[in-house]
Amino acid sequence: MNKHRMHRLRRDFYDRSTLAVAKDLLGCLLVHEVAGKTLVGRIVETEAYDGFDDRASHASRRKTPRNEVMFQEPGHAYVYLIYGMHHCLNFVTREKDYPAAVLIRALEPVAGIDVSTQGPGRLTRAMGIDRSHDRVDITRPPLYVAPRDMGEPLIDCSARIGVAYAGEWASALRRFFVKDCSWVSAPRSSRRQ
DNA sequence: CTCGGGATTGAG
DNA sequence: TCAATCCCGAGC
Repeated sequence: MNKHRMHRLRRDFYDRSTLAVAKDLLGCLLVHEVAGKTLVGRIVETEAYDGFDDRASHASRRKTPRNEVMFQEPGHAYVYLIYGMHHCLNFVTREKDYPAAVLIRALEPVAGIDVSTQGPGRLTRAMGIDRSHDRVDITRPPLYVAPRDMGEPLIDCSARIGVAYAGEWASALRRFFVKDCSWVSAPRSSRRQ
């Protein structure tokens, strides 16, 4: 796993429909080379945040210092601190000046991981990701995504988690996850919508 | 400058 | 069911 540098997704993968990227990331491997180790987790749950209108998106208002990278070129990380204690990892999608990103919500541990990777806050802790990774290029080491090493998984979808404030956007089916996968996060087990 | 709140989590 | 915890961003 560490001997050969893994093949990795290129920028054009992220320069597409945010929903397509969110689905196509499922099954891919998130890789972080840090402190002489290679941490690897399979992406099993994502959420799409796309455009100016989506009230659940940080970019729905306008460009601000925090969300500015969402308006940048695809293939970069958007990492922010939530609730004063947890980091959330997103991948920027779509062309420059169009705000969009995919939130990574859960991983299946593959290598070098010894704590839970279920949930956006837990997976950043497990992968050693924090605000120092905000804006980094995710098409090359130390942080990148390797393509699926398996067939296309069966994909299920639901409303996004924790965005009840977003009005009609709260119920949009923009959360994607591997069907029947036990590594998918289950906050408050299927909360009502 | 002040202040309300959050793309969450773990404890009680 | 709720507190932790702090940065962000809206409004004055």
